[in-house]
Order: sequence, then C-alpha cells, then structure tokens
Amino acid sequence: MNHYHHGDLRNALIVAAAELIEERGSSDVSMIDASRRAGVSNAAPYRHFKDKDALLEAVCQVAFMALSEATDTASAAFRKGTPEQILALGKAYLQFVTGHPAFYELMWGDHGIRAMETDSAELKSSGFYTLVDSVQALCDEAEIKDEDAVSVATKLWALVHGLSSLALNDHLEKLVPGTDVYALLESSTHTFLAGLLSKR
Amino acid sequence: MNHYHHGDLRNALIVAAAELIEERGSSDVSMIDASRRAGVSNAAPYRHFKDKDALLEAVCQVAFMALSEATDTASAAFRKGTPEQILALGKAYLQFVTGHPAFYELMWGDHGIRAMETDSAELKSSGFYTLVDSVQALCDEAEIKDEDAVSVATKLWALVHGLSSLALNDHLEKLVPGTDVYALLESSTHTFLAGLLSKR
DNA sequence: TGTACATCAGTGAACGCGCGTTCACTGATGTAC
DNA sequence: TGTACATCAGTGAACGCGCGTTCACTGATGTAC
Repeated sequence: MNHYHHGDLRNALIVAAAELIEERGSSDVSMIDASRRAGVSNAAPYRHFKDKDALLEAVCQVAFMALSEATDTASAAFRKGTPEQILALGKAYLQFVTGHPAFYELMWGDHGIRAMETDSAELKSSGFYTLVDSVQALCDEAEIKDEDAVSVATKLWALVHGLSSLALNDHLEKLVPGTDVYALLESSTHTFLAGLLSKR
Repeated sequence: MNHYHHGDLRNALIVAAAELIEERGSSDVSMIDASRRAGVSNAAPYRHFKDKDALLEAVCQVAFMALSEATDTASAAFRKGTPEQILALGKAYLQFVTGHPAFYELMWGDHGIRAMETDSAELKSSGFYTLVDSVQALCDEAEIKDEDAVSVATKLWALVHGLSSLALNDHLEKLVPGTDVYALLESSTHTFLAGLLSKR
C-alpha cells in the first residue's frame, strides 16, 4: 500500500488507539503513538479528528457498541424476562469489564459521557434497555405492579457495575482473598430478585 | 513564617494536593502546582516524598481515613445490625463519593491500591469491616445461618459502590433523567435485605 | 554562656523529555474539456 | 484518449509548553565542648 491515501485511516487510528489502550492497560495513549502504530506521521490524524479528545471519543463509541453487542448476544440465548436471562446479562457485563480493564476508566469517564451524548440514539437502544425490557417482562409475568421496570433495572445495573468495578483493580481480592466474583454476582442477583418477588 | 524550615511541609503538601484535586475535579495535579500552593519551591517536596506517586499515595491514605470516619460516624447513630444502620452506612458512602468526585478515580485506581497496601492494618479495621460487623449482627438476630457475613457485606458494598459510581459522572442522570439516587439506594437496600430474609 | 560545626530543610535554576498541534509542502486521485 | 488542474490525504520538521526531577547552593537549627 502506498504512503499517501491510506484509505481507511480513520478506522485504523481508532483500532490502533484501542489496541494501545488494551496493551498498556491505561487509557492515556498519545496521539503520536497511535499514529506510529497506524503507520502514518504525527500530523495525519488531524485530517480525521479535530483533536485527541475526538479520537478517544470515537474509541469510546466503538467500545460501547462492543459492550452492547456482548450483552445482547448473551441475553439472546435465554427466554425474555427469566432470571437466567438477567443473570446472563450481568455475566456478560462483568466479563466485558474485567476482560478489558483499561477501557473502564475511558468509558465511564469524561470521554464516555461525550461519546454517549453524540451517539445516544444507537447506544440507548441497546445495552441498558435490553435489561429494562427483560425486567419489564419479569415484572409482568410475576404480576409485580408497584415497581418501575426502569428503576429495578437501574438497581440491578448498579449491582453488576459495582461488582465489576470492585473486581477490576483487585480491590475484592485485596480485601477478601479468594473471592469468586461470578459466584458473588449469581447469588446477589438471586437475592435481589427474591427480595423483589417477596414484596408481591 | 520563615522560608526555610517550614515545620510541617509534608502535611501541607498533602493538603495542598488534596485541595487542588478537589478544586479542579481531576486527580492529575502537578508536583509544581502542589509546591506553589504550599508556598515552597519545586524541589522542596522531594525532601518529604520520593516522587509524585508517593505524594498521591499519601493523599489517598488521608482520603480513605476520611471515608472510614464518615461511615463510622454515620453508623454509630444506629443500633448495630439493624437495616437502618446498614442503610446509614450506604448513605454515608454515597455522600462521600458524590461529594468528592475527583477522589474517586484516585482512591479506586493504582494509587489507592498501593495506599491500601501500605497502611492496611489501620484501614482494614474500619470502613468495610464496620459493614461486616453490622451484617454479622443482622444475620445473628435473624438467625440466618447459611450466609457468610463477609460475602453478604461484599454484595451490599458492591451495590452501594455501583450506585455511587453511576451517580458520579451523571451517567444515571443521562440515562434516566430525574433519578433520585438516594431513593434508589434506600429501596435497593431494602429489596436486597428482604431477599436475604426470605431465604430463611 | 559562647563558639565551631554537623545536619537538616529549604532555594532557584536548569535539564531533558514527551506530547499536542501546526504549517508549508507534496504526491496521488478524480474530473472537465 | 490525453492533458490541465483542483482537491484530497498524506509528510516531516518544528514549535511551545508543562512537567518530573536533579543539583549545587544556602540559611536556620541543634549540639558538643
């Protein structure tokens, strides 16, 4: 391939930045390193991104889409509204977060917020709302009327998000050595759902 | 006061760094800025800290102690092992995290881990283990035998930590506008405890 | 009590480095005629 | 089909900046005699 006219440099830069983040385990990669990895000069990225923030936001968007895909795929294997499906969603989330630790700070930091804002329609339609749908179906079947599905989904999300966050930097391991975070996810989800049903 | 022999520069630098973090809402403060705020030259901090990381770890230790104090104080007002006490612990945690947003990334990042390791005895004796004690008392009173107090406490912690984390960067507000995170904390804690008791 | 001196905690200037970004340029591509 | 030219996406060199850290130094303090 020729030096000039790379063809798909925009995507190549997003991939390069994502790989660097993954490899180094940190989200502060430099523009210059991303350029180097993509095989272009320092200045080339500025034809495709206004500045470094814009590149990182683009990486965030890709990451959010990957997360949505992971949770959607996991939930597709189960019947809608079953505890099994909700648990599968949680597991997929936990797996994604712990499997890509360096993306955590990026996705839930400032760049993540802006990425969410720019592409909200596409992102909002998946991920979290898959969980809301599932919770809604569960509530319908169990004839729970006094609980708001969005509210319940948010609480479940917080639970899974919290476990993932703690598992990330070995805080759990430091505080309670030998913890099995997947077992914790499973039992806490069951406890929570049991509490939900007990109010019926 | 004289230029030479500040007297308590070590602490002054920790406070200066903490204030800068608080004001700027970001944990990447520079050594030079911390020096300036403490009223000393660039080189002075190196008499008290090996490098920048050492200073930030010291800030972390102070932050963890403040958090522990906040949760301990909150829980002291309630009878041990009551749901009210557990909820109070959660509220204090949530309040601390959302009240000092910039410390979050510092405390739960690499510096926080090292701060925990160096001063573990003092830190481990408070904070999380206050919650463990409370959960243990609750389990004893309710005659729950098949649940491990540490495990239950971890799940509750994850729930509160997750809610705090989501509340921090307005992710909740973005996704579910008008959310009252304290109400969410209260109802999710109750739901979880109800689930715990229903297994009896 | 007075003096010599070791030590301690500051100074301020400087170094080197890496980074984000810009700028004039250049070569390849697409298009009008 | 061939040529002139606008446009587009690269280059590479350079800029300015801020930062972490070091170094020879200096002034204050504490101590031995």
